[in-house]
Amino acid sequence: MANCDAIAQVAVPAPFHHLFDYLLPTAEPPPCVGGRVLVPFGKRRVVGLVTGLTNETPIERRRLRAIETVLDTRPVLPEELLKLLLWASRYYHYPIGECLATALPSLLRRGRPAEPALERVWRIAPAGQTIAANALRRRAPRQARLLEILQQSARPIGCAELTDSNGDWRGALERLAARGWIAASDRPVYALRRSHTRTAAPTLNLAQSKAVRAITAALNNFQALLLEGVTGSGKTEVYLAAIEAVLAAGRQTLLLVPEIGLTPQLVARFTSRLDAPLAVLHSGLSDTERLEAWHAAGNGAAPIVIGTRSAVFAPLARPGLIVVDEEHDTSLKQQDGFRYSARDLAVVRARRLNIPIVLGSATPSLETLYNVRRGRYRQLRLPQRAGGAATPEFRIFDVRGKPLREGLSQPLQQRLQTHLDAGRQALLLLNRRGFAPTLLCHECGWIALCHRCDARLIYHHPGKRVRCHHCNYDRPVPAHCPHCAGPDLRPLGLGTQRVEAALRLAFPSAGLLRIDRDSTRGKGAFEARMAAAQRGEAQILLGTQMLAKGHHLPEVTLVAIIDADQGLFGSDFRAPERFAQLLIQVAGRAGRAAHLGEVVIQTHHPEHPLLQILIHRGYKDFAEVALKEREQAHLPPFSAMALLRAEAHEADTPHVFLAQAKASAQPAPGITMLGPVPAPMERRAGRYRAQLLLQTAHRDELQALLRNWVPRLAELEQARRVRWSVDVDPLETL
DNA sequence: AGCACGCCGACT
DNA sequence: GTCGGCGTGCTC
Repeated sequence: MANCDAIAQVAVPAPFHHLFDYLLPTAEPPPCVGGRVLVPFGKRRVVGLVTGLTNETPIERRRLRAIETVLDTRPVLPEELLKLLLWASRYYHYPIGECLATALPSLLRRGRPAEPALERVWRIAPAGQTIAANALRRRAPRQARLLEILQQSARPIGCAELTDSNGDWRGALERLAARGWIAASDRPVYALRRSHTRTAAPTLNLAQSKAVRAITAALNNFQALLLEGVTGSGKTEVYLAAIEAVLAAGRQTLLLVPEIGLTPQLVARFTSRLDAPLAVLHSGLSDTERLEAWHAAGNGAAPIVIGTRSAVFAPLARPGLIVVDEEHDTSLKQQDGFRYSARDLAVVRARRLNIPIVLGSATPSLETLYNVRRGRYRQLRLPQRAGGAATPEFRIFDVRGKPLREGLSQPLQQRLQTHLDAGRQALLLLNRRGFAPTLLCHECGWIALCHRCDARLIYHHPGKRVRCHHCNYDRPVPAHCPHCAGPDLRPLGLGTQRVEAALRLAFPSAGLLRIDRDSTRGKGAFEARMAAAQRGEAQILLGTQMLAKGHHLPEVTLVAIIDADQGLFGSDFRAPERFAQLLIQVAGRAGRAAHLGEVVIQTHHPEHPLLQILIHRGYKDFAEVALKEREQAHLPPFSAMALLRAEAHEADTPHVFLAQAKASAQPAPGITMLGPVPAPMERRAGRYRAQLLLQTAHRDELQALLRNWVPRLAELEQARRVRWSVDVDPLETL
């Protein structure tokens, strides 16, 4: 008999790598795997999740305590998702309870009942079907109108929906119900997105149709497909067509997008093209909205679920397809706490669900390309830009020894003028916000430094302030040099605000929009600016890498990278990949409609091999060369890495802790431990930071080490004096 | 992570 | 004399 199990294994919201065993309650219904329970834990009571039922426990019987309340008689997490989270907890070596906590909506975490909230809906009753609404019209116009609406509607209609268009008709509804003409029922609230106007699908080109066929042919099996399509090649149309097929099969699609990619425009595009409601999951939702969207995904009310990183943990009633858009985007990896990669977990989940997964990008990560090469992923290419737009032309402007006006060379200014004269838009990229990255005293050479970080303060022009971009320290520019009291403090170097000022002077009649984190601070500000650009309210768009991600700007024909040098000399081994992706992504913004685009790159290193290969041979060849280099250097994806980070207020405790950690490890011969070394910016927000890098050619070796090692780190003598964290498959290592 | 216990400094 | 600082020990 299966239910003679007397012990529940419970994941508890506390930093432990193991489960806690509890006796089953006597007076309660039996708990279920995947359901929540209220348990006594130390001196408090917490909401835990049952991950298993068993008869065995290593704990002394007398020390076991009993579950206090069973909160769910049915699982809140489907078994598939629970298993995925247990797997992720082991893979990322993060406490199981905390992993589950990131997956559950906060209301459920706090013990709220798992049933969705209900709303009252009305539909026509058999007796009301044949009543002539017109006969009612004189005496009770509202009742007549309502009767008409409900007679014509196939689905029940909610109070809110009726009230919206017709004022408050609640009284009339009650009267119709009293006559037995209409009937009320309650249905769950889901806040689904749905559009009532439908946009027709464009005709797909050959490559698009081939890609769609490849995806739909795989619908009943696991297969990972890389959809590699240059910007503007119509990846979204491929997603849409594939989703149609999944809908037709009565199954759900989960679409993951980078944070900045989840715009109202994207949602509108999906709702207007697909005849199915859509649930949206992102960080801006209220607790209630999040819970409703989660329920809609979990019981299948939403055939399509779109969300950012954490949506990879959305429950799905009838999963049919997973799509990860912009799979190379770093925002898909969580950068603190439970440091999971939503892309990688999405692949694991698809494999466990035995459904296909599509990874889309114009600039795929080297990890993904390596998986294609090894035959694990299948590659689908969209080589042409949809609508026949030509590939933009690249030009390198060698700025060595040339006069620059706030970073803009003569030839660049001329190109800009030409494109503006032709009535087009230009997009200028400078990956540095603020006015100038340095404030210097001309008398003595003093530089404004952050007192909490190893960083310079950035001069911001509006309000004449200096700010630290790492800890948000912010103060007015001093009137005199704090060192020599000299009056001549000068901004040194280029930021977007400075280039903005120069451009306004040089092109006074052109409208200009600056798009960086400062100018898009408020909610929806980025959207509003991009929309204004789209409407042609500005001819020049100047900004940071945010610009590479906005939406279609068909009138942009000139893209300029003002300072390629800063991207060419990054110190992390992934810097070239990041630069290549940024360059190709912004270049893709040029000439998307009928006009030929031009991409200008200003640099002091025109011969740099990275630039040369990118502009003459393209991303694909770059990736090939970069993979070769990674292979020779034994770097990912040819090896696996994990990083142990530590930080503390005192300068050497992180180092001491990491040294103790290193000494306590029993590394297999194939594992190298590098460090401890200071982190790239050793002091940040008043904390000293250091790290220990683990590297091996064999992932299982690394996993085996971490499995024994990480749970014991908390017991190290210095562990309480530092904040430490483990990062498996880190994106930044140096 | 919480929460309690426990042992040393400045306050009504 | 106590209120309270945070070190350290524990959670099935």
